[in-house]
This record gives sequence, structure tokens and C-alpha cells, in this order.
Amino acid sequence: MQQLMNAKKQDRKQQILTEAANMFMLHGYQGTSMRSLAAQLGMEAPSLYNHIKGKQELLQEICFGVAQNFVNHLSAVEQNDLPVPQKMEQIIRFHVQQTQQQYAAVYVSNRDWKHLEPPYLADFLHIRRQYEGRLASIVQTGVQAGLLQAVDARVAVLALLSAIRAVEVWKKHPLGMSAKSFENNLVLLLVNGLSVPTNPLP
Amino acid sequence: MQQLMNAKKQDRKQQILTEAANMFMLHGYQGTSMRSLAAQLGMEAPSLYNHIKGKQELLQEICFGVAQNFVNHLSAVEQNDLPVPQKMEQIIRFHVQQTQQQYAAVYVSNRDWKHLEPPYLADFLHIRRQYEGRLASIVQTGVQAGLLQAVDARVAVLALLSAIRAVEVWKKHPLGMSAKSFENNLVLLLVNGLSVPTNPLP
DNA sequence: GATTTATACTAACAGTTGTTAGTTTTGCGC
DNA sequence: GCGCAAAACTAACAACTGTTAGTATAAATC
Repeated sequence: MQQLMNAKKQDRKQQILTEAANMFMLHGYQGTSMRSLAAQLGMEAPSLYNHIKGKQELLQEICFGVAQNFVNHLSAVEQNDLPVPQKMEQIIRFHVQQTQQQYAAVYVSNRDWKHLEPPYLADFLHIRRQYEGRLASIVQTGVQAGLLQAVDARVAVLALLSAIRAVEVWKKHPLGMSAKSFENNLVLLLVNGLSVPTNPLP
Repeated sequence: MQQLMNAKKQDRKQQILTEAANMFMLHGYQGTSMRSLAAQLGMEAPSLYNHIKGKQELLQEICFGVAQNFVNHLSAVEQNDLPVPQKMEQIIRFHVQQTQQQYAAVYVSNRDWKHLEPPYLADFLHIRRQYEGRLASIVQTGVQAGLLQAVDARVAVLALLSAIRAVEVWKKHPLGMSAKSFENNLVLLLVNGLSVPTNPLP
């Protein structure tokens, strides 16, 4: 019955991982001690080491787990054959939804990846740069097809990814607005811009 | 000659503050020890306490200094009588320029304000909420005048402020693009949006 | 040049950190 | 109920934390 044991062990590990994400989000990676994490789980710090190798492993699993989700989704978008603006909207909406549904993990991945130790730090940066590059390629395609504004693709990607982090702020102070409504407002702003067009096309 | 002494003392304190901002940026507030900060300044940790009250004071001066700059500029923009879209562009450009010129301080203020201790944390949040509220008022005015997209003003403010943080990423990897060019691209994207308008107005 | 003040230093404190070693308890298969 | 492994515990380590006390040195004022 080894798979049963593994299932249980994985359960406990998942429990630790979830609470770690939560505490890293609240107090930062460096601001979370193994003792306070253990206390939150109703156990002593050394007991954690029956399930994980160390504090770094927690951060690594959080960061690379989140990254994998985004890369997988991007691959799916690349392979469908929607027009570029719709692809971009899909990606924006996926980011917003992931942030809402996996708040703690996404938040920590966005903020605390800098505390990954070598060589994981380099690996993570590599994944992120690749992701941004593939995203920029999509934007570039749209610009060349005249479907997107003539903006530098790499700047657009950085700005979009940063803008989406507004979800993190909203999540803490929802302003009495539903998640879907917030998402729609954000998409509207990022896709159509702040200003009403003053020079309508012929 | 008290003002001379004060000038010199202030010089040394400013030196410490600048290096603190730099190290907080690189390693975070919690990841920077008083010993490593002192070492970077060629001195021993206890000597720092001849110039400052403690580590917290460093973070406070950085965060509130940056906040004051933005509040002051916003007051100036509120009092001029440009149309709302131009006001928004002014504000966006000021944020971008401040981030470029005071990189470390702005970066730390954006990321490490959470480590301010009470009651300074509450004070800082109050300033930020007021700032966002005044910004949202400007946006709301523009929406009602039909000059801006019919987007929720508070969402727009959060998204804009988040998007501007793309400068922080760009600053570390300039992509062979000038600061001004990056600024122009960002303004274009945020004001006009990603997509080319498909339904031109009559 | 003497005196005072500002600023550096060394030594040390009390507390916290991630982690290991060694031991006891828990819970499941037989 | 027995044996065994998983998972909890206690004790402790070496290193590091922000900060204070007390002292020496450098610089400015008289």
C-alpha cells in the first residue's frame, strides 16, 4: 500500500506548502521563520523536515509551480488560431484569474523569486525571460498585421504584466466590485486604452 | 558655526540613507543587516547610531520622502487647468521619471513599505490611499466629460500605477532603448491602449 | 595648545535564525 | 497485540540580528 502512504505524505506536504505560500505572502520569505510556519500548522519546526528538505524547497515549489501554469497556458494560446488581439485578451484574463484563484502563490512568485538560491534563481529568470519573449512575439505579430498599436512589443509586454499585478492590490481591497467586473474593467483599459480616440479612422 | 556642523552631519546621514536605499533595493529591508550596510560604507555597525536612531528610521525616511514627492507633484497638476487626458499624461510621465532618477528609493518605497512599523505603516497607507483617491477623482472627471473611456476610475488608477512599475524592470534590463523612448512607448500604450480602434467614431 | 564635541571604535547583550541529532510517540499492516 | 516505519518531539548548534555601553580618536572651537 505504498501509494496510500505517498498520498498521505503528499497531503501533509501540500498542507505545509499552502501555509508557507500564505505566510510568505503576508510577511515575505525572509520575514517568515520555520518556527512561525510550524506554529501556524500546529507543530514544531524540526518536524517540518520530515516532509521537506528546507526552507528553500518551499519557495522553489511555489515559484516554479506558478511559472509552469503560465507557460502551459501560453503554449495553448500559441497553438490556437484566434486573431492576436483575442489571444492577448485570453492571456490577460488568464493572468487575472490565476492571481485571483491562487492568490498567495502568484503573489509570492511575483515578489519573492529574488530569494531563490543559485542555480534556481537563474533557472527561474530563464523561464521568465522566455515567457516574456514568446509573449512579445505574439504582440509583434499583431503590430505587423496592423491589429495592434505601433508600440514596442517588449515594452508592451512589461507594461501589461505589471498592470495585471493591480489584481494583487484589488484582491486585498475589493472596493465592492466583483472579480469578473474588475477583470472586465482591466481588460477594457489595457486593450482600448485610457483615452477616447480623438482621431477616428476613415 | 552650528549650521556648518549640521551640514556635515546631514551630509553623512544622506550618504547612509543613499546606501541604505541601494542595499534595501538589492536585498530587501529584511535582507539588509546593519553590519552589511556599515561595511558598504566602510565603517562598523554601531557607528551608524551616531547618525540615525535605528534601522526603521532609514526605511521611514525613504518611504515618506518618495511619497512626499508624488503628493507635491499631484497638487501642482490638480491646480493647473489642462484637459484631463493631458493631466494624466503628466502624472504618468512624472512617475516614470521619478522611478528613473530615484530608482532605489522609489523601488524600496514600492516594495518594502510593508515593513514600516506602527504607527508609520498606517500613516503611509493613509497617504497612499489619499493619493489614489485624488487620482481617481481626476479620472472620474475625465470619464464624465467624455474624454476618457467609461472605465471604473479606481480600477484605472490601480492599473496605471501598477503598469508604471514596468519601469523598475526596464531599468535593470534597458533592452537597448533610451529612457525617453521607453517613457513614450509606455504613455502611448497606457493612453491609447494595445489595440487599434476597430469601430471609428462618426 | 587646551578643551570640548562629534564620530569612530571594541565588546557584548539578548534574541532569533535554519538546521541537525537523537529520542519518543503515533498509526497502520499483519 | 506486535513490529515497523512515519512523523512528531526535545535539545542543541553555530551563526547572525538590532542595539547599547563604554572608550578611544579625530576635528572643531576657544
